[in-house]
Amino acid sequence: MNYTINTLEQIRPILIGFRKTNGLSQKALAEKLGISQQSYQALESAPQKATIERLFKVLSILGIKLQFVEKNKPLENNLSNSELLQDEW
Amino acid sequence: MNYTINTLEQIRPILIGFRKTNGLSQKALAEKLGISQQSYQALESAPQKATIERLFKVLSILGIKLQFVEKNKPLENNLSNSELLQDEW
DNA sequence: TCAAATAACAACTTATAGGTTGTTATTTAT
DNA sequence: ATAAATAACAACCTATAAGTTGTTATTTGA
Repeated sequence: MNYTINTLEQIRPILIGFRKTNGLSQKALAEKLGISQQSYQALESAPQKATIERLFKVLSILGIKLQFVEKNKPLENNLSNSELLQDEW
Repeated sequence: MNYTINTLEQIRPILIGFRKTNGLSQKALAEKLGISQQSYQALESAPQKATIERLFKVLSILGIKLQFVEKNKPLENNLSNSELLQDEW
């Protein structure tokens, strides 16, 4: 399932939801991260403030991949972006 | 086009690539963000260290959506996640 | 060519992320 | 009911993100 992030406020419920579907308490997830429950709680309550590095670790544990998705461009013709690794052709 | 982030090092070339396909210099993008070229350069050279908030702004300008994608689960049966907003059913 | 634009360094300050422990409501099994 | 587990506050410290200006190679266009 895909969860598009339209606003930063959407991250929090997604984290909570996935933590629970993974059967993890804040404390259990915090232990996997090597931090205290309180530290994880701060992260979970305001994930917008976290660094990508930190969120990435959490997402990995929760079995979530990060994806960048190109928004539909208007009629404009873009330059080649072939130097980038792409998922599909 | 989708770009899955498997390692944090993949973010940098994606940002650079999209900035260029958007026809933006570091200075031009920095101006849109309301910061100096040098500040943007620091962000672009180590985006893992940036906060989600900050990256999210950059991605918005570059026309990129952030997506969380559930990795394929093994045979394990997960609890319902219906409280979350989902893209597709 | 050479001037302008671009990319990237360095040194520096301020705001805040990331961590701790202590405490305390609130949930959840027994 | 109550003990254990969970979620969330507060106060605090340290590391570092986020910004600045100054400078300088390197690219690019006229």
